[in-house]
Amino acid sequence: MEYRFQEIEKKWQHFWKINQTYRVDETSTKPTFYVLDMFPYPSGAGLHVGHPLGYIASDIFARYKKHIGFNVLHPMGYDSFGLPAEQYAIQTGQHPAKTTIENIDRYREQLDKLGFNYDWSREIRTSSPAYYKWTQWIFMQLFNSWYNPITNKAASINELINEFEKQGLSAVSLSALHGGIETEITPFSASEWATFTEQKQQEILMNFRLAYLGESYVNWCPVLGTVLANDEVVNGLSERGGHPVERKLLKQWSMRITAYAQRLLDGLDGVDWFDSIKETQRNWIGRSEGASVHFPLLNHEGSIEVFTTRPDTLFGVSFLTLAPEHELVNQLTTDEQRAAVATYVSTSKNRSERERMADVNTISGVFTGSYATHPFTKEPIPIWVGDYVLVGYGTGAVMAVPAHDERDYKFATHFSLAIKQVISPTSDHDFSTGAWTEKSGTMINSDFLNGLSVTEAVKRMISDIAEHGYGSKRINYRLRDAVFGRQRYWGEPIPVYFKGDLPYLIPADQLPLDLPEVDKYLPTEDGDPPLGRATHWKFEEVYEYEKSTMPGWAGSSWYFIRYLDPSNELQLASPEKIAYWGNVDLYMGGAEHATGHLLYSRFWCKFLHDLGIVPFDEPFKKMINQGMILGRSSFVYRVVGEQTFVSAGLKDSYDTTPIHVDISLVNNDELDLEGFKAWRSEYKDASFILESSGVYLCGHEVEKMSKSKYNVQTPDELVDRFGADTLRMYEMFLGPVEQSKPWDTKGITGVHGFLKKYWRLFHLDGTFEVNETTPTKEHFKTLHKTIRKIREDLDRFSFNTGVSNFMICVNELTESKCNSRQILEPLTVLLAPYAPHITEELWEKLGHEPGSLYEAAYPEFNPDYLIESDYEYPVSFNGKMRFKVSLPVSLSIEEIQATILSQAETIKWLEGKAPKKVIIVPGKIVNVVI
RNA sequence: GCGGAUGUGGUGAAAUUGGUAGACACGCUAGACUUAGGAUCUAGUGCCGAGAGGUGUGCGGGUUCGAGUCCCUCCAUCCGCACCA
Repeated sequence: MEYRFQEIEKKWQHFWKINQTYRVDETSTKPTFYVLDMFPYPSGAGLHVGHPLGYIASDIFARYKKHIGFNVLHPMGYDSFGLPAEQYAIQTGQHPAKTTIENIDRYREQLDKLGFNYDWSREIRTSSPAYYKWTQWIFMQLFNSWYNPITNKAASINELINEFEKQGLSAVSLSALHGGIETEITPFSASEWATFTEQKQQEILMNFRLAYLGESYVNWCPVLGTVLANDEVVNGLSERGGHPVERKLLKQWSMRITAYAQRLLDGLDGVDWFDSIKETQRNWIGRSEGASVHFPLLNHEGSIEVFTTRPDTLFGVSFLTLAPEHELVNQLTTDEQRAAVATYVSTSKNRSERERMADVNTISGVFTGSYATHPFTKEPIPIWVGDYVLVGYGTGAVMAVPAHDERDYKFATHFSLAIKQVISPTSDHDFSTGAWTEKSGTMINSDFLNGLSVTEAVKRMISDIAEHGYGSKRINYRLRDAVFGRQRYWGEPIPVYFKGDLPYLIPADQLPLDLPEVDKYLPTEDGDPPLGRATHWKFEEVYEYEKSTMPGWAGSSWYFIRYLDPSNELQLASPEKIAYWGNVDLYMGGAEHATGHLLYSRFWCKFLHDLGIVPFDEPFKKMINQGMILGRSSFVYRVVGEQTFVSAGLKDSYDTTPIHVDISLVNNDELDLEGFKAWRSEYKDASFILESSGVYLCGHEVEKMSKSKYNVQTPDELVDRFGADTLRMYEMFLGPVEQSKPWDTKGITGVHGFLKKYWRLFHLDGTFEVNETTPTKEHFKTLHKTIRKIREDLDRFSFNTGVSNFMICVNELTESKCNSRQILEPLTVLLAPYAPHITEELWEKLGHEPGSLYEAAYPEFNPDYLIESDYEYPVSFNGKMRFKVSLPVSLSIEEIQATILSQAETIKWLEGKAPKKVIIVPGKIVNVVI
């Protein structure tokens, strides 16, 4: 009987569904294991072979954990709010909910064909009101919380109000403020607080809330008509669509993620993730230690605060530079300089993010005409404006030390400003060509620092500026607060209404705040977001709701918690269920979310931890990032101006344009000519210049898989041709799961052949037959060698070598014609995680209860079967392997040496010389040194 | 510029602690079989060489009896960040 994979797979997928084989609950006393895949955004294109790579790996691992005695949670759902569905809605007028459901159904159909062990009863969709009710609920908790810098955790805003009522605003609570909006707050007493209006009180509190409405510079994308988070902007263009992005000052909902900067950094030490991801996050958080220093203004009140990581070079300061957006620019500009400064500031404000980045090498700036005073020397320091200083980082002002900073050096040289050397370099350095920026050398021209090393000087200077009240030690982060509002329709409504311009939360019992229907998915004529079109959508029929919606990352920042208790209507998830499952043991997904999703989920998890809702403060213990599967695009070469196509081997003799051609028309680089003509009406009369062999060969290139490149391979087509078990194993066999690799279907026959061979082990002349007698020692050896390797491979997520080891095992058993039940039965359990369908079928044929394979215990390795009486020693001379000798393992080192040296081969390789030394590692190797 | 990763046959790759480099598979070459199949089986296949043998893990050096693996220098490719003070 042949291996009828289509019948078998259909049968078992149906069986698992009807019997709810993969449903899990919290009644088991087994240890738990939570395996999670990054849930997909259901796009219209469906799945291509790259998507399931991680799903297959995690599925194999989840099944393995189940077999070795864990209660395994392996859920799946959809990240179903987002831009593409909305863009499609704008074009077609179709409600995004409708396309989203269609896409989800398509995804589900594709996923079901691959035989995953998801517990679909736990499915979640971020766009369903039952789910986003709780996304909104979390937003409300964030709005009602502030970050207490003393306890170093989030707490109720009422605690802060109490403090204001009792003591007013102290300097300590002020230090809780950091991030994109640093509004100056004047300290106040308790009695002053009591006299403040509601408006004023709320405005003050807004500076502390973890979800807050504040004026800040945002990434504004005019084409998309919305703001974007920093991680949604790539090289000054929007991540989705590649549209230009500008900086704009807007009143926006934001998340005070900066409050968690240090904890987000520290938490990385405790998670088992790839170093590359951890480093990317550390980089993104961007902690730097230094000092803040105040430079008093000359002839003005107040001072300019700068942040520096090099307080040791303070005596080398020759000017200060302010960002063009710095609030003091206007005040400090003298009348003579006003015109020049105004021009400069408006030019740089109007430059898009992209222009500014493209233009890093141009030095530009303008003198304000004003001076500050050096805190120690009391010398006047000119104040300049330059757009190399960023308003969003540090204080938006820098102290320029041209002798020891490259940018300051360029600026000083360009504008002929003083360059004061304060460090004597440790090696030859020519100050006429550039700055000495190494953190090494001896301090000079620096008063009390003279003679100290740079490291000593940093410490000394920090303590001196603190002592004199000129400033203090400061830690600065590159991380910005995350913009939370999107001027879009297809997202969670923010559960807020306005009385005047003050935002208030809607009552919790009115959650979810449903997304209203609108006539169009475009902004209103007044420039309001699409929700502005819902004219009757008002709180208590009077107050306007917030019209922006939440960003794509809101729903995905906590979904891993909802899977634990997906249909709970009263709570995010019950504390019992959260405690039962805990956080994610293995998270599988792409590395592209390093600075987005993975940072935001950590932030929300820590926040929910502070509130006592979850007992863990990191969401994902271990993470594996699967590599991207790249497409192999095929090209035809069209002669310029003609409908003639030249085969790849001849294209260099013509003037041609390469054109992407659908890979379904290409087999082993050979083009299906008739298929090509039928593909596009414009090609129906195409003529071809063929190779001498009479075929048309296509060129190829490895690129990202995409519809527009016609290089998309869908899993469905391969499942139809080879079966899900083959596709599962082939995707694993391609190489290490974390590595990027081009997709190539060629090798799939090898894996398919393996499954057929495995199937044949159980069949004799076409009928199922296994031998009930005791297998030979060799057969047991093959089995146990495989058990050991497979378990080791699974434990280190080496799925590709796992597949190889199954092949070796089946090859050996085939060769020795083994069909013993005592071998094939354990082998079937061993293979079950990789190929669940074929193994279920054979398990049933072996006489077991249908479906019981999933519950079967994984085979244990028994080393007794691997004990050998002889070992074949490789004998090398000066490290080069020359021949092998089989010797009993019981021999002593002396006996081995004597035997080896008496071999005829040895005498030949010694060429009459005496060996200087013989290295013998028992059970490993013999090396003769001549 | 900073940080991270990766360089092994025609191809995907393996070698877990320094111990037989290239397992397993694709492809290719030759052959067998046949209800002519996207079937199955046999032999070969790193490179040079008829062979003995030589040589070989990006380049160059080092440590070691022994290095793909450890150390140093350089090169290339990919990814992330980037006027971050």
